[in-house]
Amino acid sequence: MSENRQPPRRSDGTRAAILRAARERFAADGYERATIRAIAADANIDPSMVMRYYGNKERLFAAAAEFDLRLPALTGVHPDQASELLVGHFLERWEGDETLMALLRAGVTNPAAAERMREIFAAQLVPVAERLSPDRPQVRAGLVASQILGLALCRYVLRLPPIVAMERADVVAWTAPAVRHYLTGSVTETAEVGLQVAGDAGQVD
Amino acid sequence: MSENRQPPRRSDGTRAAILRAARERFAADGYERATIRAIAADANIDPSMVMRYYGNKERLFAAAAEFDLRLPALTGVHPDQASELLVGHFLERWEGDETLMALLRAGVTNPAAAERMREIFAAQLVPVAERLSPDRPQVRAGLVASQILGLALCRYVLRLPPIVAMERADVVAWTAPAVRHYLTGSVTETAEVGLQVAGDAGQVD
DNA sequence: AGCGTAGGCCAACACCTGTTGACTCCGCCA
DNA sequence: TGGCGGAGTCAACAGGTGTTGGCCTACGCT
Repeated sequence: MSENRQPPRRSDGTRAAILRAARERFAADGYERATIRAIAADANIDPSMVMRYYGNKERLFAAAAEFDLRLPALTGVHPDQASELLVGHFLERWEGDETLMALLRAGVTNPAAAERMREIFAAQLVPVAERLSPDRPQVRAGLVASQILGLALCRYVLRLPPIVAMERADVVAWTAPAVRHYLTGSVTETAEVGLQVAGDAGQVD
Repeated sequence: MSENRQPPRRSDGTRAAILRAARERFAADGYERATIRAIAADANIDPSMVMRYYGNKERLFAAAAEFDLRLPALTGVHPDQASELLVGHFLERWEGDETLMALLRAGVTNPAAAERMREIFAAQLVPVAERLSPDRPQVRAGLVASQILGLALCRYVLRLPPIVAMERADVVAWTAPAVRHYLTGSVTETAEVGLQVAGDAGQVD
């Protein structure tokens, strides 16, 4: 936010092409199988240009995996609607931008990519959970992440047939209640008693 | 189940050592970063032995990724208890056997590994869902998989701090209601109305 | 018009990968 | 005791990887 004072350079087009190709390859192949040579070929330039502009593969990935979830604020929204909006927004974001796919595919085997996912989680999802419940928002955000990332994993990466076949609206309808439970529901402490999902958004003690 | 008529061979120990080392490496590094040389070194043998006994890397992985979830039948169990048992059993299974970690780490970038996960899903999880609800059991099983794999992803792979910090009992207490919703809950069809998670195991129309 | 410099390409490096084939060694059976 | 087959080792292959440095070219300023 402070160093984009540089004037537009002649190579900006190439830089962008590299970044676009990198995101595509990282998304399709993961970190190790996405080679600099393949990325350079996609961008129609020489592999050495990638090195010149991004230093090394790790920094190229860091640049390609910059991501903003653009989550809505959701302050004052009813939890039911909030969780629906959240799931729907996430699916849209996933399908419209391959950065998330790149992050997941790479994050499973590359520590830096995993760290980036933790950063995005902490900086972008936790605040939303905080706005919806003052009680253990990090845990709530983590549970939401588990459901939402698991959904993306099964639908877009592992491609489990029944999940792939679902309409997006059905996916939202099924998973939103679970997300709502995580965002605003309560839990009987050590769970010996039969659990239940409270019928309304009962806050926790 | 039909061709283990072979007598015990002198090399069985080595074969087992290779398989153990392979599981470890695939679990820790994923498919591409787990090299045959590293696996052989762990097993204290020459890389060519791996080839002799398993043909190639792909078949080695197939052998190492054989897995049985050993899910309990859960027939006639109350849905609340069933989902708790399911989540608890899965966490235990995950922590006690690195095969699942290998499958997830590899399945994200390797098509054969992803296919193996789909097989395990269809052969081992769907039947359980079928026993708990006759209504769209594949979809229900898929949703359960999304929650359960997402949990494993966040807790064991991405290591999101709030999820890692939770006690296992708390994980079960939080996620079991969502799993129960997937296994026996209903969904208002296109979800314009506010959703709710039914308080009891109301079957679907 | 001349020139500095940034953009771009080429060829090579050192290393690592899966995989192969020839070789040695040991234990078992005739 | 001889030999036969399986267990295991060694060295090499062909190809692919990230990365480097030198070279050429052409734009844009003066």
